[in-house]
Amino acid sequence: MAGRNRATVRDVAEAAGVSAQTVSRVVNQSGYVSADARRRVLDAVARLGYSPNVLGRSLRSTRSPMVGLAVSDIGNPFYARLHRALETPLRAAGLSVLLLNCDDDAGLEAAQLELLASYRPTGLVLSPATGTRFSARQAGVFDNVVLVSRTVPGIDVPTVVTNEQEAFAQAAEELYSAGHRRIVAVMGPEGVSTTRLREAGLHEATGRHPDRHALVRYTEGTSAAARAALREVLTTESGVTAVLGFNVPVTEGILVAVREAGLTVPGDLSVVGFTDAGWMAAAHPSVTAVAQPVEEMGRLAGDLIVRMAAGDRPARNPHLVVPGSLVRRESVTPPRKEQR
Amino acid sequence: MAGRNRATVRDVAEAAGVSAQTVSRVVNQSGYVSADARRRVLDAVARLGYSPNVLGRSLRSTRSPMVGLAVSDIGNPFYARLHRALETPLRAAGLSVLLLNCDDDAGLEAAQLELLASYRPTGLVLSPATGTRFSARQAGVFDNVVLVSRTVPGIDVPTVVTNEQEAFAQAAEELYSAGHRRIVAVMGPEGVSTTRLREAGLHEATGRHPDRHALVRYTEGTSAAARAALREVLTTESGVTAVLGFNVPVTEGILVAVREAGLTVPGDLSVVGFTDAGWMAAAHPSVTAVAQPVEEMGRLAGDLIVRMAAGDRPARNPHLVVPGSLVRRESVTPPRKEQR
DNA sequence: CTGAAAGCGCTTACAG
DNA sequence: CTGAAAGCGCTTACAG
Repeated sequence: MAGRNRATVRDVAEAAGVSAQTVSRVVNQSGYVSADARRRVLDAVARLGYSPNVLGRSLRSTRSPMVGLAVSDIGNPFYARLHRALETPLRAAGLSVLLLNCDDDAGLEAAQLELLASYRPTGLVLSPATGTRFSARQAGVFDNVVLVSRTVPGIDVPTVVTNEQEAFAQAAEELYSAGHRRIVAVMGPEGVSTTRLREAGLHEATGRHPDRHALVRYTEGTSAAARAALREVLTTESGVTAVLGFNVPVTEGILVAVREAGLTVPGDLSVVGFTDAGWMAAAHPSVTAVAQPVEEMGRLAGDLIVRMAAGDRPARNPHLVVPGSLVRRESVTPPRKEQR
Repeated sequence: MAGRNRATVRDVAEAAGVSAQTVSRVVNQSGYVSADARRRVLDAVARLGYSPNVLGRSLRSTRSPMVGLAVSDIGNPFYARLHRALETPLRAAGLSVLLLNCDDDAGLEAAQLELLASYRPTGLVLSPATGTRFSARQAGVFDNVVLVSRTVPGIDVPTVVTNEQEAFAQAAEELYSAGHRRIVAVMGPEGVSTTRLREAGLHEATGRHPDRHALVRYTEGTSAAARAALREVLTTESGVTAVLGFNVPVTEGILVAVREAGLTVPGDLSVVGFTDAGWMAAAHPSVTAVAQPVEEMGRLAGDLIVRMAAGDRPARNPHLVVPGSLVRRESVTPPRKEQR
């Protein structure tokens, strides 16, 4: 099946009584090969258990059948789902996925991409880190690049994103229309496109209601950071009756902070999460959230890479926007009377 | 930084006025190089932005600086955390992690491992799929193999596991000592070592109480499967007052099924999960669970691979057992009086 | 339709 | 301490 002394093209060629290139042609289904030669090669391949050494192949063809997926945090279910969804179309095209965790750190991201580049991958699917140093030049190095979820100003490559602004505006509207007048959004890092767009959506919704107010807190986008941020808000601000969460870990941190403050959802605070997760449906109360079609995003990103790798490059880079949808559950109710 | 026309050893050698091997020696810090030559090489490396092509290096040295991590489901937080924990010690040793998702499918696992083998990786960290075809011969192919969480009979390689049996017995005991007499364990796939050991732990605890009874349901270990399994139990069995969950997704599915049946935790059913997750602390009620030291497991597995790759192979394969610990929260109470 | 030659970039023996 | 030669396994031109 595999092995230290694995059969090589040469072994197969010898066994089949043909040259190495003929073996290569059969294995790669490229060029013409006589039916007879093909049969003999396939026979030898089966008999010797031959499977090509990717390293040799990649070195010669200056391209390895691998696509890098660089994400901020694989522990965030959004990225885990993205990985799964991306792998399927890529595997169907004979490409494997190298997952790189970047901890949302621009320096680590640069190191990981440098390493990835040394494998000469077929493509890169990137959800850039905060303060990313990813450049147009580097995009050229990787040839086939798709940005997912987060975009970078000045980098013109195909992108797959959610309708961040509209979806977050809808989440905020859900709270305002329930009667909340003072809400807080626990956001991701400032300067990241998703934070920027979701904040714009928040302000858009807030602007429709002259008497309403939205606080914004930037965080690392982790559970621990969100928990600390909300704790600070709950001790220093008054009149806040609802919270918006930036992502799954943040929403988790919000619930922890609420619980630690001795408050309840939705009695004391209404909560809306961004990106749905299985546990939000199982929780008591279940958590209202904007569901992102992550599987579709991954599939689209994978299809784009496959098409680009096949040389099918449209004149203009596609910017695919996949709509999120609000899933109403139990974590939103009107604020209590005694609260402002 | 990287590139289509990236500098090669030859370019560096020329620029530094030395031979390619001397460049190689400096870059790999192997063999003797005069201080003067070293300085000139490092200078040229910096000037040309040289970084070695992993493919060329790996092809020659028949080993690529990559470790495969093959898991059942990266969407399961256990494996996501494992990936993160594993990556740290490996990266420190100059090794990157290729994550392979196997959907707990033996056929897909075989295909993924075959692909991994073609990269001639330095090692493999495997949590084998149900019905795995992973063999001693294949373990030889990968040279440095560590099994994590799940073990395979007849495969003698280093392992890192939790004290499955004791920990699950403790989880069951928690329910029995609260007064539950009839409990159900929603398990993973039959035939997987973790299911077998946790079930043994369940029976061990049950055996200490002559008047108690434990039902067992095998599932795929997913949220959806667990939900269906518990639904079936709740409609066909009577007197069940507590549930044990096999893993994080299963525990999630359990909570969904309980909610769909119109029941509450812990009023109608007490719940104990296996493997802790952030949302279990945030949930209402918070979920009692056996916490697994996943980070330590990943670190240990990474250290083992690094040591083995360095040629440090102990006479006997180490079998590391990392203890889980019960985290008591709010999802366990004594059963209601009217229930048996 | 098929093969002999060359070379992708690197490192491993082997000499000195 | 350093280099000329060879080759890891494969595929890409180039001939025929």
